[in-house]
Amino acid sequence: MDDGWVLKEMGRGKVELKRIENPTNRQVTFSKRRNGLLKKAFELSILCDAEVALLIFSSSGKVYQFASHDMDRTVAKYRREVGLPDSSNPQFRTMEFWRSEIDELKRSINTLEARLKHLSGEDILALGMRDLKQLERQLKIGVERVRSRKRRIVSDHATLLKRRHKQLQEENSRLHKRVKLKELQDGNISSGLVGENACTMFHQRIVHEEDFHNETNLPL
Amino acid sequence: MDDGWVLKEMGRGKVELKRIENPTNRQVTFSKRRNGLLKKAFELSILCDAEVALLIFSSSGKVYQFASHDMDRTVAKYRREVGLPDSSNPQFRTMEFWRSEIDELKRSINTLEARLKHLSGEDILALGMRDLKQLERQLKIGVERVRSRKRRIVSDHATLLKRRHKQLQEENSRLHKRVKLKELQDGNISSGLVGENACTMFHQRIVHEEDFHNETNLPL
DNA sequence: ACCTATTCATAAAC
DNA sequence: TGTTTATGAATAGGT
Repeated sequence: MDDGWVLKEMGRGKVELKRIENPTNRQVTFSKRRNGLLKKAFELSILCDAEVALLIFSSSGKVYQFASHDMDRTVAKYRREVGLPDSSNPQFRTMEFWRSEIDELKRSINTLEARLKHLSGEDILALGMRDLKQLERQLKIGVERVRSRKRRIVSDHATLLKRRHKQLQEENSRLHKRVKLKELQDGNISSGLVGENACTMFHQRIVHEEDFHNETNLPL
Repeated sequence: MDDGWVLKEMGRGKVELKRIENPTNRQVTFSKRRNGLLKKAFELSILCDAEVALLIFSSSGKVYQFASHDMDRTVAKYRREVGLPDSSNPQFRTMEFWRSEIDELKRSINTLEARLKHLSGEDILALGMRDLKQLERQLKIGVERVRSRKRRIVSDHATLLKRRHKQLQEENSRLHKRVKLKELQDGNISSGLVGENACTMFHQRIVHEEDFHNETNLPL
């Protein structure tokens, strides 16, 4: 007996009678309420000797069912009682099914597009202060997550640079030693073997520079 | 969490989980529980975005139903899920057409959902620095637009408050004058007419207060 | 149909 | 997902 009865209160909190936006909460609530609903359907069929059939599809498409007698029998009974006796025309029903499926998908698309626009700050004139505050909160969370990810990328990149830097320093010192060794040997030996080694070393260095360029080029 | 769970307890008494033999009790309980079940089926479909279909036949044969979308559609969907997926149908060609149509819509939905998630800062691990920067820019724009809209609402609200305030002040001064006038007249005249006017004025003031409450209550 | 005492369902937190 | 707990909802029995 509230004023407008927009609110539905249960359990520990209050829940608006509208789609739960938080996917985790929605899943948890779905699981609990689904079980509750199936249980109560079962109880009704037992206590009151009723014939009950219940079909539940989660939004992800998983199906749950209860039938006190037999699903097909109950559905057939329903068609005789309510559905116009001719609605079971195979062609007609299939058409209707696909069309409704498509309509629902289109509705989903409209909803998604609306939410997308809201998150871009468009079409928000009709929103109330409450929705706006929630929107701003969500946007701030999004910005923070994106920033966090950016920081992480930059950080990883810096780490990579440091490692490469160290490797280059080490290699440089090795090369310096080799060069000095060669300078010492230059006056004594002029064998082609040493020259070949130097060439190999140079090649390796070139390869490293290409790696460095490929792995450290971060477009900021 | 009882030991053997032969009993089912509810409301003021205890009820065995078996057919209620008293026909009157059975009918009353059926009526109550049927409504409860239908209500909960409805709530589940709204809160959790589920597709729910519920058929109830009383023991006397009367049928009650709830379908969040469309009974035929949901039952057909159920047949597809549970019944054998027949693929060598004469309608297979048409089905293929509808299926491709639906696949395309589903692809659109996936794209939209991905963008939505990105704007919420989810699933952004695969994005590169360039995409992240663009995302952040878009989010900032969104935040600014939402904030702007909020400021506008608050501003409009303040304007409204000022106007109401001014109106109340004016009315107060008018009332003050009337009261003084009446005080002057009190010693001279005791006609009922003046009293009636005062009553009318009081009524108007009450109405204004209700308006004030309704039009200025801004949930921040 | 309404009322009330009691049990149940369940949202939130962990 | 499972458990716990606080709170409002559902409902049995009576009128």
